[in-house]
Amino acid sequence: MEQVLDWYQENKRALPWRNTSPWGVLVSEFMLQQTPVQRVLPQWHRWMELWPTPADLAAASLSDALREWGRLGYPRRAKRLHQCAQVIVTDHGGEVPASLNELRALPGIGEYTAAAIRAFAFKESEVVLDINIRRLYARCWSGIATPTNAPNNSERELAKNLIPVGDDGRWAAATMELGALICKARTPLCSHCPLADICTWRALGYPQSEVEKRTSAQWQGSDRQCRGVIMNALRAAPEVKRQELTKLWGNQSQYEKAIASLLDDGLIEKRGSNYALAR
DNA sequence: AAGGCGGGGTG
DNA sequence: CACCCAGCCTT
Repeated sequence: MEQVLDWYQENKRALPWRNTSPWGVLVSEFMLQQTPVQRVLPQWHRWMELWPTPADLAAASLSDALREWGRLGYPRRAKRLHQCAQVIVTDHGGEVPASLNELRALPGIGEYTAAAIRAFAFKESEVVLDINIRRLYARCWSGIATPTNAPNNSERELAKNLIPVGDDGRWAAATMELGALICKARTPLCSHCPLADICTWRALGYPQSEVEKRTSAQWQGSDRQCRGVIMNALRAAPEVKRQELTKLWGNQSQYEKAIASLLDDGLIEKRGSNYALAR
């Protein structure tokens, strides 16, 4: 996926939390939970000016933190961030911890935020699944317009398989930026997308084909991302045995349904007893 | 697995 | 007007 990393290098926004301390990254991630980038920018600068380290915020009052949160929304996040700073001081010597388990144990940090902090602050290769990345994967690799409400295991498996070997967190940053700037929810800019020629969603005839409508409506719940796992496996090898496909992840019946739908959509085809991408 | 939690911008 | 946004936590 070199084209994605190249696109990122050329087109990334100069966001202030791209080059800051782990604490700066952590604060940005709290603010960005369900709040758009443009509205976070001024508030982030204000917080980093007032409280440049976890100890500074931990020493402040909760009411100060809530006041400086302003109108970002979901003010419980300000309270959790304040608590988070206090735990970092008492349990981690005032330094943002670097391990997944320690991060997940902090108040207000869930699956996404822990992985994002490791990728962006500590340059670790992580499975990062925010709404931008999930939408990009759903479309490009699963041929589905909109991701499910929450990540499932087949989606995590697909994401894990897509990370380039030797990644330093740039893959997460690049795919997130691509989802935010190009593969947008309402008006995707496919003509500018470095993945346009391999995108399954486009192969299905986005934006308004009957196939796409049917595919989105028909696929619900944890079955949906299996399409992506299968498509990814078939991209990696010219032909794959059915037995190999059904062993890729979990529930076999999900694969039976996914294979059938991909055949029906004309995205894959049978080659003797094997399967391959359609020509 | 589903629902609650804010607020502001956009098609 | 409905939808969308670098989710998390509690039923």
